[in-house]
Amino acid sequence: MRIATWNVNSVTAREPRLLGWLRDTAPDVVCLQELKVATAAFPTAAVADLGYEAAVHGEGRWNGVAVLSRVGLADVVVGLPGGPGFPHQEARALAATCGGVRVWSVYVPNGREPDNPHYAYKLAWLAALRAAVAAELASGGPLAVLGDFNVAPTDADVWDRAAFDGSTHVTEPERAALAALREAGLVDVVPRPGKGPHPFTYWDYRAGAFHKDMGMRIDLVYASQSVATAVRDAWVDREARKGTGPSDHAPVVVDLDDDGLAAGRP
DNA sequence: ATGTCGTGGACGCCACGA
Repeated sequence: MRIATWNVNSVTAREPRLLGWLRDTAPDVVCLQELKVATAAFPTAAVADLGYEAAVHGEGRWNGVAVLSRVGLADVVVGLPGGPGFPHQEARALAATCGGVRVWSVYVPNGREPDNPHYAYKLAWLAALRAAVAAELASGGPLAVLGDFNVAPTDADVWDRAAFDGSTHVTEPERAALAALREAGLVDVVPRPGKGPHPFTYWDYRAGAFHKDMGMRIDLVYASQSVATAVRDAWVDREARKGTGPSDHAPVVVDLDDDGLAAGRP
Protein backbone atom coordinates (compact mmCIF):
# COMPACT_ATOMS: atom_id res chain seq x y z
CA MET A 1 0.00 0.00 0.00
CA ARG A 2 1.25 3.43 -0.95
CA ILE A 3 0.23 6.33 1.32
CA ALA A 4 1.13 9.99 0.94
CA THR A 5 0.61 13.46 2.31
CA TRP A 6 0.64 16.76 0.45
CA ASN A 7 -0.09 20.33 1.45
CA VAL A 8 -1.40 21.56 -1.90
CA ASN A 9 -1.85 25.26 -0.98
CA SER A 10 -5.27 25.55 -2.65
CA VAL A 11 -6.75 22.50 -4.31
CA THR A 12 -8.36 24.81 -6.87
CA ALA A 13 -5.05 26.33 -7.94
CA ARG A 14 -3.38 22.92 -7.80
CA GLU A 15 -6.06 20.77 -9.42
CA PRO A 16 -4.22 20.10 -12.71
CA ARG A 17 -1.03 19.23 -10.88
CA LEU A 18 -2.87 17.14 -8.29
CA LEU A 19 -4.61 15.07 -10.95
CA GLY A 20 -1.40 14.56 -12.91
CA TRP A 21 0.43 13.61 -9.73
CA LEU A 22 -2.26 11.07 -8.80
CA ARG A 23 -1.92 9.47 -12.23
CA ASP A 24 1.88 9.38 -12.09
CA THR A 25 2.34 8.39 -8.46
CA ALA A 26 -0.73 6.19 -8.05
CA PRO A 27 -0.95 6.36 -4.26
CA ASP A 28 -3.59 4.22 -2.59
CA VAL A 29 -4.29 6.83 0.07
CA VAL A 30 -3.48 10.56 0.03
CA CYS A 31 -3.88 13.06 2.82
CA LEU A 32 -4.28 16.63 1.58
CA GLN A 33 -4.00 19.90 3.48
CA GLU A 34 -4.66 23.59 2.82
CA LEU A 35 -7.49 22.94 0.40
CA LYS A 36 -8.69 26.56 0.67
CA VAL A 37 -12.12 25.62 -0.65
CA ALA A 38 -15.53 24.88 0.76
CA THR A 39 -16.31 21.18 1.00
CA ALA A 40 -18.78 21.44 -1.89
CA ALA A 41 -16.14 23.02 -4.15
CA PHE A 42 -13.66 20.14 -3.83
CA PRO A 43 -13.05 18.42 -7.20
CA THR A 44 -14.72 15.21 -6.06
CA ALA A 45 -15.77 14.11 -9.55
CA ALA A 46 -12.31 14.67 -11.03
CA VAL A 47 -10.61 12.47 -8.42
CA ALA A 48 -13.42 9.91 -8.71
CA ASP A 49 -12.56 9.60 -12.41
CA LEU A 50 -9.12 8.44 -11.25
CA GLY A 51 -10.63 5.89 -8.91
CA TYR A 52 -10.50 7.80 -5.62
CA GLU A 53 -13.18 8.20 -3.01
CA ALA A 54 -12.83 11.47 -1.13
CA ALA A 55 -13.61 12.53 2.42
CA VAL A 56 -13.37 16.32 2.56
CA HIS A 57 -13.44 18.86 5.37
CA GLY A 58 -13.26 22.29 3.74
CA GLU A 59 -13.98 25.75 5.00
CA GLY A 60 -13.64 28.37 2.31
CA ARG A 61 -10.69 30.65 2.25
CA TRP A 62 -8.25 28.94 4.61
CA ASN A 63 -7.35 25.51 5.97
CA GLY A 64 -9.18 22.44 4.72
CA VAL A 65 -8.11 18.77 4.79
CA ALA A 66 -9.07 15.65 2.88
CA VAL A 67 -8.35 11.96 2.56
CA LEU A 68 -8.48 10.35 -0.88
CA SER A 69 -8.50 6.57 -1.10
CA ARG A 70 -8.83 3.84 -3.69
CA VAL A 71 -8.71 1.09 -1.03
CA GLY A 72 -11.87 1.99 0.84
CA LEU A 73 -12.93 4.95 2.95
CA ALA A 74 -14.89 4.20 6.10
CA ASP A 75 -15.65 5.57 9.56
CA VAL A 76 -14.90 9.16 8.62
CA VAL A 77 -14.46 11.57 11.52
CA VAL A 78 -14.49 15.26 10.61
CA GLY A 79 -12.53 17.62 12.82
CA LEU A 80 -10.28 17.05 15.83
CA PRO A 81 -12.27 15.64 18.75
CA GLY A 82 -11.83 17.95 21.73
CA GLY A 83 -9.72 20.32 19.67
CA PRO A 84 -9.53 24.06 20.42
CA GLY A 85 -10.85 26.83 18.16
CA PHE A 86 -9.40 30.17 17.08
CA PRO A 87 -11.97 31.19 18.04
CA HIS A 88 -14.10 28.74 16.09
CA GLN A 89 -13.12 25.19 15.23
CA GLU A 90 -11.21 25.17 11.97
CA ALA A 91 -10.99 22.52 9.24
CA ARG A 92 -7.67 21.02 10.29
CA ALA A 93 -8.25 17.31 10.82
CA LEU A 94 -10.08 14.41 9.24
CA ALA A 95 -9.80 10.69 9.92
CA ALA A 96 -10.85 7.67 7.88
CA THR A 97 -10.12 3.96 7.70
CA CYS A 98 -8.55 2.99 4.38
CA GLY A 99 -7.32 -0.48 3.50
CA GLY A 100 -7.42 -1.48 7.16
CA VAL A 101 -5.33 1.47 8.35
CA ARG A 102 -6.70 4.33 10.41
CA VAL A 103 -5.47 7.44 8.61
CA TRP A 104 -5.49 11.02 9.85
CA SER A 105 -4.92 14.07 7.66
CA VAL A 106 -3.85 16.99 9.85
CA TYR A 107 -3.02 20.62 9.29
CA VAL A 108 -1.48 21.90 12.51
CA PRO A 109 -1.89 25.65 13.17
CA ASN A 110 1.11 27.72 12.07
CA GLY A 111 1.58 29.61 15.35
CA ARG A 112 2.72 32.80 13.60
CA GLU A 113 5.12 34.11 16.31
CA PRO A 114 5.96 32.66 19.74
CA ASP A 115 4.23 35.58 21.51
CA ASN A 116 1.15 35.42 19.28
CA PRO A 117 -2.07 33.87 20.66
CA HIS A 118 -1.95 31.61 17.61
CA TYR A 119 1.12 29.93 19.11
CA ALA A 120 -0.75 28.98 22.28
CA TYR A 121 -3.55 27.74 20.03
CA LYS A 122 -1.02 25.61 18.13
CA LEU A 123 0.23 23.98 21.33
CA ALA A 124 -3.32 23.38 22.57
CA TRP A 125 -4.20 21.86 19.20
CA LEU A 126 -1.21 19.50 19.35
CA ALA A 127 -2.17 18.50 22.90
CA ALA A 128 -5.68 17.66 21.68
CA LEU A 129 -4.19 15.68 18.80
CA ARG A 130 -2.13 13.69 21.26
CA ALA A 131 -5.23 12.87 23.29
CA ALA A 132 -7.13 11.82 20.17
CA VAL A 133 -4.22 9.69 18.95
CA ALA A 134 -3.83 8.02 22.34
CA ALA A 135 -7.51 7.09 22.25
CA GLU A 136 -7.11 5.61 18.76
CA LEU A 137 -3.93 3.71 19.70
CA ALA A 138 -5.77 2.05 22.57
CA SER A 139 -7.66 0.00 19.98
CA GLY A 140 -4.36 -1.50 18.86
CA GLY A 141 -5.01 -1.18 15.12
CA PRO A 142 -2.60 0.29 12.57
CA LEU A 143 -2.66 4.09 12.62
CA ALA A 144 -0.91 6.78 10.61
CA VAL A 145 -1.13 10.53 11.19
CA LEU A 146 0.03 12.41 8.11
CA GLY A 147 0.09 16.08 7.35
CA ASP A 148 1.60 19.50 7.72
CA PHE A 149 2.67 19.60 11.37
CA ASN A 150 4.26 23.06 11.06
CA VAL A 151 7.06 21.89 13.38
CA ALA A 152 10.59 20.90 12.36
CA PRO A 153 11.39 17.97 14.69
CA THR A 154 15.15 18.66 14.93
CA ASP A 155 17.64 21.37 14.04
CA ALA A 156 18.67 19.24 11.04
CA ASP A 157 15.13 19.69 9.72
CA VAL A 158 15.66 23.36 8.86
CA TRP A 159 18.14 24.77 6.37
CA ASP A 160 19.74 27.12 8.92
CA ARG A 161 18.88 26.90 12.59
CA ALA A 162 20.19 30.40 13.26
CA ALA A 163 17.72 31.85 10.75
CA PHE A 164 14.90 30.54 12.95
CA ASP A 165 15.98 32.18 16.21
CA GLY A 166 12.88 33.68 17.74
CA SER A 167 10.59 31.93 15.25
CA THR A 168 8.00 29.26 15.54
CA HIS A 169 8.45 25.71 14.14
CA VAL A 170 11.69 25.07 16.09
CA THR A 171 10.83 26.01 19.70
CA GLU A 172 11.19 23.57 22.55
CA PRO A 173 7.46 23.46 23.42
CA GLU A 174 6.55 22.64 19.80
CA ARG A 175 9.15 19.90 19.66
CA ALA A 176 7.99 18.61 23.05
CA ALA A 177 4.49 18.33 21.58
CA LEU A 178 5.87 16.12 18.79
CA ALA A 179 7.84 14.11 21.36
CA ALA A 180 4.59 13.58 23.25
CA LEU A 181 3.05 12.09 20.11
CA ARG A 182 6.00 9.72 19.83
CA GLU A 183 5.74 8.83 23.52
CA ALA A 184 2.06 8.04 22.93
CA GLY A 185 3.23 5.37 20.48
CA LEU A 186 3.86 6.98 17.10
CA VAL A 187 7.07 6.74 15.09
CA ASP A 188 8.43 9.56 12.90
CA VAL A 189 8.81 7.93 9.47
CA VAL A 190 11.69 10.02 8.14
CA PRO A 191 11.91 10.04 4.33
CA ARG A 192 15.22 9.36 2.68
CA PRO A 193 16.87 12.54 1.40
CA GLY A 194 16.52 13.46 -2.25
CA LYS A 195 18.90 16.00 -3.68
CA GLY A 196 20.90 17.46 -0.82
CA PRO A 197 21.40 15.95 2.62
CA HIS A 198 17.99 16.77 4.12
CA PRO A 199 14.53 15.38 3.34
CA PHE A 200 12.94 18.82 3.34
CA THR A 201 9.27 19.05 2.40
CA TYR A 202 8.68 22.80 2.30
CA TRP A 203 10.51 25.68 0.65
CA ASP A 204 9.37 29.31 0.70
CA TYR A 205 8.28 30.64 -2.67
CA ARG A 206 10.57 33.63 -2.19
CA ALA A 207 14.26 34.18 -2.75
CA GLY A 208 14.80 31.06 -4.83
CA ALA A 209 14.58 29.01 -1.64
CA PHE A 210 13.81 25.75 -3.44
CA HIS A 211 16.79 25.91 -5.75
CA LYS A 212 19.07 26.78 -2.84
CA ASP A 213 17.48 23.97 -0.79
CA MET A 214 16.58 26.48 1.92
CA GLY A 215 13.82 24.23 3.18
CA MET A 216 12.22 22.63 6.17
CA ARG A 217 10.92 19.17 7.05
CA ILE A 218 7.51 19.97 8.47
CA ASP A 219 5.27 17.55 6.55
CA LEU A 220 5.45 14.41 8.61
CA VAL A 221 4.24 10.83 8.73
CA TYR A 222 3.69 9.68 12.30
CA ALA A 223 2.89 5.97 12.28
CA SER A 224 1.96 3.39 14.87
CA GLN A 225 4.56 0.68 15.46
CA SER A 226 2.72 -1.82 13.25
CA VAL A 227 2.69 0.62 10.33
CA ALA A 228 6.27 1.77 10.92
CA THR A 229 7.62 -1.76 10.78
CA ALA A 230 5.83 -2.27 7.44
CA VAL A 231 7.58 0.71 5.82
CA ARG A 232 9.54 -0.39 2.76
CA ASP A 233 10.44 3.06 1.50
CA ALA A 234 9.69 6.72 2.20
CA TRP A 235 10.70 9.72 0.12
CA VAL A 236 9.96 13.33 -0.70
CA ASP A 237 8.61 13.89 -4.20
CA ARG A 238 10.69 16.95 -5.11
CA GLU A 239 9.53 16.74 -8.73
CA ALA A 240 6.14 18.00 -7.56
CA ARG A 241 7.81 21.18 -6.24
CA LYS A 242 9.39 21.98 -9.61
CA GLY A 243 8.11 23.70 -12.73
CA THR A 244 5.17 26.00 -13.20
CA GLY A 245 2.64 26.59 -10.48
CA PRO A 246 3.80 24.24 -7.72
CA SER A 247 2.64 24.21 -4.12
CA ASP A 248 5.30 25.43 -1.70
CA HIS A 249 5.19 21.92 -0.16
CA ALA A 250 6.29 18.65 -1.76
CA PRO A 251 4.44 15.38 -1.14
CA VAL A 252 5.84 12.73 1.19
CA VAL A 253 5.25 9.20 -0.14
CA VAL A 254 5.48 6.02 1.94
CA ASP A 255 5.35 2.47 0.62
CA LEU A 256 4.09 -0.15 3.07
CA ASP A 257 4.59 -3.87 2.80
CA ASP A 258 1.10 -5.38 2.66
CA ASP A 259 2.16 -8.63 4.31
CA GLY A 260 3.95 -6.74 7.06
CA LEU A 261 0.89 -4.60 7.59
CA ALA A 262 -1.36 -7.65 7.78
CA ALA A 263 1.00 -9.32 10.26
CA GLY A 264 0.87 -6.24 12.49
CA ARG A 265 -2.90 -6.25 12.80
CA PRO A 266 -4.34 -7.56 16.05
C1' DA B 1 16.02 37.60 4.68
C1' DT B 2 11.38 38.23 3.60
C1' DG B 3 12.33 38.79 -2.97
C1' DT B 4 6.06 34.82 -3.74
C1' DC B 5 2.08 32.79 -3.68
C1' DG B 6 -3.23 32.22 -2.93
C1' DT B 7 -7.68 34.13 -1.56
C1' DG B 8 -11.49 37.41 -1.42
C1' DG B 9 -13.40 42.08 -1.15
C1' DA B 10 -14.44 45.79 -3.76
C1' DC B 11 -11.12 45.90 -7.78
C1' DG B 12 -8.00 46.95 -11.43
C1' DC B 13 -5.27 47.24 -5.80
C1' DC B 14 -5.07 45.91 -1.03
C1' DA B 15 -5.21 43.11 3.21
C1' DC B 16 -4.23 38.94 5.09
C1' DG B 17 -2.09 34.38 5.93
C1' DA B 18 1.67 31.38 4.98
